[in-house]
Amino acid sequence: MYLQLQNRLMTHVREFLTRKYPEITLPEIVIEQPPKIELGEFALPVALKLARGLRKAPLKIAQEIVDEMPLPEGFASFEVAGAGYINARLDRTAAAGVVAGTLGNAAATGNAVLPAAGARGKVLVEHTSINPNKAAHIGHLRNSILGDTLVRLLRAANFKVDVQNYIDNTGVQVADVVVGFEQMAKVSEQEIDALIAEPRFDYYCWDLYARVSQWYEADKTHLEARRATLHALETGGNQTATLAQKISMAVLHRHLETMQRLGIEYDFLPQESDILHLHFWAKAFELLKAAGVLYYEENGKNKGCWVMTRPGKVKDAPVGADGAASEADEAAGPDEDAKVIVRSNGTVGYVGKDIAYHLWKFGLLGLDFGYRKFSEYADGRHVWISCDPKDAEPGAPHFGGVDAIYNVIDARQSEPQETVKQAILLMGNADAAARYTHFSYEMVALTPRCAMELGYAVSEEDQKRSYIEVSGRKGFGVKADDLLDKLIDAAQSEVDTRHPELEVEDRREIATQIAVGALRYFMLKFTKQSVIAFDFREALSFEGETGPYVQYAVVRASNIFRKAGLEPEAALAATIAPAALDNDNDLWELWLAAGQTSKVIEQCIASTEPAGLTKHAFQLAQQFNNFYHHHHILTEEDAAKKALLLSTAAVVRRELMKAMDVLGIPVPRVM
RNA sequence: GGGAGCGUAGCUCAGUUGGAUAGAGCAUCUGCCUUCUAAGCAGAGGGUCGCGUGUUCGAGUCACGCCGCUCCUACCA
Repeated sequence: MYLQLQNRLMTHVREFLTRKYPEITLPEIVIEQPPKIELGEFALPVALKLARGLRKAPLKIAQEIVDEMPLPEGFASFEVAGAGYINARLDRTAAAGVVAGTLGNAAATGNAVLPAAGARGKVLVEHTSINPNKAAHIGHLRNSILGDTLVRLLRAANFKVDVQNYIDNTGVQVADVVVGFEQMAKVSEQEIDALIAEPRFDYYCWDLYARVSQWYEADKTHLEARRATLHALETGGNQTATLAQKISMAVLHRHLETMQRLGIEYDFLPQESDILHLHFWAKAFELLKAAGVLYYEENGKNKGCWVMTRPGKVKDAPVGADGAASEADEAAGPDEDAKVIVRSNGTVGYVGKDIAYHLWKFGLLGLDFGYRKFSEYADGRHVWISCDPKDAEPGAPHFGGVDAIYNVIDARQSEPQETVKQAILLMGNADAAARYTHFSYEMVALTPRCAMELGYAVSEEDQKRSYIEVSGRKGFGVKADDLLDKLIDAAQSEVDTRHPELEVEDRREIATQIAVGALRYFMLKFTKQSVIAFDFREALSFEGETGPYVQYAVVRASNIFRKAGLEPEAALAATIAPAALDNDNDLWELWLAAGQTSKVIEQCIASTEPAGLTKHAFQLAQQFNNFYHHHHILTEEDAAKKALLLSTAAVVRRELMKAMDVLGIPVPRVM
């Protein structure tokens, strides 16, 4: 609702100002919200910005505009305020009608500003992408929750989204656990099968991986085993590679189970082994050479390598002076800082493979994976995994070839991400490069106190730091399933005392929903670029700015309707009392806040920052709790007033549930 | 050395493209359960927005310079 009216106001003001002041170029029309609702719903600082160009006092300009500008539909007044603001007031009754969805057609509802489903194009979100060699930890959780929420945001805004989880099944990390099984611990294949059958095989790998790292450190000659194993995995078609695939697929299943607990699902799992065996790189290499993006270095420390100019170091193309420029370059010697893509021994680094993979994402490679089913979700949808096209399932869907991509990858990888993006750009795909978004976020670390609580030795130096980085290699961190288990236990004891009348399974289900809500909210409330210093005390909190606070507000709203024996939709359809809204700013603010959910979702997508929606949900819940405390709805005697209060509760409940759905926070029946 | 980011209340963090009196939560203190559930509500204290200069009607926000912290910068993945 808010977004729709804001757009209407913006267009209206721009058209008016263009007519009134044809002699000057208009500044961007900025629309804000006044600090207090008494001042109106929208504030335009445009007169302040016009002051210099027009050489006139802002207040005078504002007055001129207010005197002459007609009111757009749905608005009640314009007035001058403060140092020269123009504040706009809405026709509250009409606006409330739009929010409630009672005013006629679908075009009046909040969704009218959105294009039809799928009309915004097909996008690809890659997230999770955990090395399949150990259990997921809290850092991975942040990745998956951010990624899944981005997916939900995009889908709520009518994008068609494919979700990918990249599987690096031939990398060093998988090689390390294979070394652990085969050479260090000497576990037989039969024993491995038995371990895989255990509920949490990934936990076993977590410990084994840490042990292998120590094993390497104890004797550097052990590193030869890693090198040989890595080579075996890359080549494929041998016993070690088969074992590695068995292990990594088992761990992958565990990862999907863990994420499923949080409501996170995927469409496609591209495997690195297939990128290798289907020769994606060879094809990309040809394209890169042909486009002149890669060049063969003849001199200097990178002699014999195929290299690429580092992002940010691309020379400002001296138009018309190419000859002179390249002479100057040659005189300066080889670019020692260039990024090596193909080593002098002819092998390609992971950035090269990543370029090939990303060309595929945009449909620019000219090669494709085969697709077969990997697993099935409760609703019958399948997760697909890559394979050789000759093993592909008939009728399988096709992935890739999308309009835009989002890579949810932590901030430490922004350099290689920039390199891939630049390669795509330099190949002449400016459009694809512009739609390549590295959704960068900071890591989750542990507070020193938390690390010590977990029994890790923390040096005195580390104790002074505000956080300590987790390390899978050292086995240092909090496992995702452990954290979720802890949260469920904590929620369970609350539910048990509050609702002893419920069946055990019901209490368990509610505790799980609360735990998931708490965890997802916790991971989303911080902005992306902020390092989360993880602490159990904060993460296990169910009070204040948390998921359960928001859930509780919805449960309270639902209780009202349950007790009243009324459907919330019926309350929305009921006539509301316009006069009461005009005179009750507190109530009106609640309607206005609820009407902003769609706007917030759009802002979150534009800024690729889901934290804005958690803030919105919390503030809306807070305002609702305030409202809940001030009004005794069911005992209200004035029928018109009661109807208004009920419709207010219904609107807030609906918008809160919409926000929670996008955030992936479940709505418990009771709390 | 080069690149990126951060520095806001005791702690953890928000702060829209420069706007009206810098906000939350936690922690501390004080009140409120016979009501639609207190996982809640009301209130109090707590700030040199790292430091400085500049840009302008106006700076937490923009520019420049310092100070402090973090990450990236391998023919590792």
